[in-house]
Amino acid sequence: MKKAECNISDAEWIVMKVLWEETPSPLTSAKIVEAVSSNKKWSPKTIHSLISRLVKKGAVGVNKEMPHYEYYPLVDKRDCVLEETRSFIQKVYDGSIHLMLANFIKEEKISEKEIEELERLLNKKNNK
Amino acid sequence: MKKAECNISDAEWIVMKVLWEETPSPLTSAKIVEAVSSNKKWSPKTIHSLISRLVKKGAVGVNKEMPHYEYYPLVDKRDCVLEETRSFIQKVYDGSIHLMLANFIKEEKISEKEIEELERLLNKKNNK
DNA sequence: AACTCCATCCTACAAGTGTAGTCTTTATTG
DNA sequence: CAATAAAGACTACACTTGTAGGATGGAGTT
Repeated sequence: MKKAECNISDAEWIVMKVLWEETPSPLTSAKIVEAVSSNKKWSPKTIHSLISRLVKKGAVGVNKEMPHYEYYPLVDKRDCVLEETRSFIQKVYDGSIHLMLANFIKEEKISEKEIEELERLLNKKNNK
Repeated sequence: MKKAECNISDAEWIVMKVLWEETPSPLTSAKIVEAVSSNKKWSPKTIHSLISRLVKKGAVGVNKEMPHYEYYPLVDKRDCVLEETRSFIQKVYDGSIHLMLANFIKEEKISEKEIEELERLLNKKNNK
């Protein structure tokens, strides 16, 4: 998986998520269309366009050995999530995670229960 | 402040933040250019363009009574932050705040200390 | 083999964005 | 007041994005 910047648009993310999560990994476009269609009612043409763009961008690779091409992610999901997160926090919260969390609490986006659960997560991690 | 959707691009956000945060409120374009320039080395022309677009979009209002127009926000920062946040979480975390926070912890974006501080914030809120 | 369907490749096209430049008018300064 | 600078209105222009459509050729079905 490349480390490269993943400039993935909103619509493209939906396709990438299929590639990242669906198994088995190399997927034919038919499979991708099928998976995407359960969330989005796009024309298959549209989905094909998105796949092509992702290939051109270098975010998706193609195995052309098969009668029907097989596609697989070339960029790491984790990297893309981090990048997306960083740019969101930068844009809205001037880069401060802290500000964001504080705002979440103020907006009651995070309940006390949620915080407790997060602590459990934290502890599980620390004690592992 | 209107409730309307704020379709504000990345570059436009920088201008909006100035309008939301700078005092006194109605600002001349010169003031906006000055404030923005401390963060971004854009041509003043570029900043003027952004202001105009924001006005056209209805996100910024203009007082034309003055020799030099004065600009002020028409959309509420809170609304825009919420909208931006919602769309980010939707795109990356399938709409799950929980997933996002869990991921933050996994990525060590949130330390235990941070969680404790969040709890303090929470308590302060609950006991107020 | 003939036909039909879908995959690939290419093309389309309007809206939104980043990033200014031109032209006209108005304000400021020597 | 004349000149210079800056403000506002309009224009520019390439790139990205959402959302497909057309042409071509192989794959599977009768």
